[in-house]
Amino acid sequence: MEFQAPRGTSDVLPEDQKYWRYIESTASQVAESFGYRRIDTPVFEDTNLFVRGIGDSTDIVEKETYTFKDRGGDSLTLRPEGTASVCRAYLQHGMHNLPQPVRLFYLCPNFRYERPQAGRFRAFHQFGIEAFGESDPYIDAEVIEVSWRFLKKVGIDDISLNINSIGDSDCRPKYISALTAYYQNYSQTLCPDCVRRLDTNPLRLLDCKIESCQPVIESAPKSIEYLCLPCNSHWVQLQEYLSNTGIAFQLDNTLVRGLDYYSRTVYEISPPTQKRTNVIAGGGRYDGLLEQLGGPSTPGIGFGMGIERVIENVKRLSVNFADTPELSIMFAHIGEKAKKETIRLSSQVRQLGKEAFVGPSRGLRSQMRYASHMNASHVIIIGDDEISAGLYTLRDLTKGDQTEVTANGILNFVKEYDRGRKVD
RNA sequence: GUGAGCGUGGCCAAGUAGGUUAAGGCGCCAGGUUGUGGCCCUGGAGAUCGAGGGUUCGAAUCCCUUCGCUCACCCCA
Repeated sequence: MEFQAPRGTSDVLPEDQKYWRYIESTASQVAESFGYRRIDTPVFEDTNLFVRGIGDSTDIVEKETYTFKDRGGDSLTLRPEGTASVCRAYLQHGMHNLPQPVRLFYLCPNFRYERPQAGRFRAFHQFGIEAFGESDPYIDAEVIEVSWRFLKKVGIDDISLNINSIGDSDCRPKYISALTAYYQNYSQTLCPDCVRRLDTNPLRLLDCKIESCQPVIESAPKSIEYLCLPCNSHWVQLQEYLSNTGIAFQLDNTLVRGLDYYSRTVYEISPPTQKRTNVIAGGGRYDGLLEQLGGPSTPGIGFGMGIERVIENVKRLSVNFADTPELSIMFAHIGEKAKKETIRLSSQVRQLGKEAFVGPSRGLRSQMRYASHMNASHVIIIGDDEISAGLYTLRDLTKGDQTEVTANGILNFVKEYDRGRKVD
């Protein structure tokens, strides 16, 4: 085969569309129920937005962006995550002048140039929310609750919530130096990756999976022990507020996030298998980001959730959907005259807002099979006999019985269908 | 970027110490029911075995190269 979808991308085939629609509509419902409003931003942005927003030393910006120059010479980058774009929109449209907090949510594709593997793709989709202009920890608890309620609502029941606080620009540096100082003592026993991390990304030392590094991690200094007073009270209150939502959570001292902009609250929601690529949702607070992007100092917090990972879990748990059988009529025809009549009639049914289509130009038996395959609820059979008699056969595929009806009878049947079903 | 596994009709897949027409299942098409589905029965179409090169009288089966897929590492949703 000459062409196939590019590495790390995939087609959502008709049989999978139900998952996507279900997830997207539920996400909107849940977010809206908390007062969040949808926002859509362009799939590409000025490259510098991500460089400054996400951090030029992060893996995402360093080696995972799809960056290109357009014909005018501007450097653009396909959005690798949602937060930076939404922040840009918030500033661009002067939302900082609106009553705060401003609550937004999004559903959009993202792109990262990575080697694909289970649960990781180059083109993937995220459901995310952002709450701007509120530093009080009640909003942290709220954001976490949105993601939690959503996952519960779509039937993913066996998830767990881990939270941590990594402090702010005031206290985190102190923690990091304490952490690196501690790790210096073990430089002999560390795995090669950790030796590298010690230099490049000390916080990442904490989630090394190598067996020999575990004891070192266990007795390492914890970020929550280094929180400054404001950060600590934020942290304590968050836990109290979270308790009031009734959501069970666990403290995870090794939980850090990969993006530079996080401060204070960070959290992740994962299914039972504790692997980083299985994290369904992750988020946290980013109080310095808006300022970093040239806006006024504005607190913010949000999460990003991988829709592909959500669907993977929905499938894993065989979640049952409300499978509403719609009215769907196929018009089978025998003979040219009848064929024209089915074209005319099916068009009228469609104009009544219902699904209707003409059967393939084959034998009746084959047309009936096609109707079954298409999951049609009804078949109208028209042949020359019916044309001259003015009476068509209406067959109910779900019940297996059939009656004779006139053309008008069909249209009335379609019009009455909804009402009839509700009465049931 | 690193490592491992895999690549046979639309899908799943047998066949690999090389040998006449490359199993089977699903799906598709047709017929059994000259105008009726979902079950059943029968028949049919469809792959030259990811691609290129090499070894050989002869290769899906051996060698080389290459592309692709999958999983893991790194990192993230």
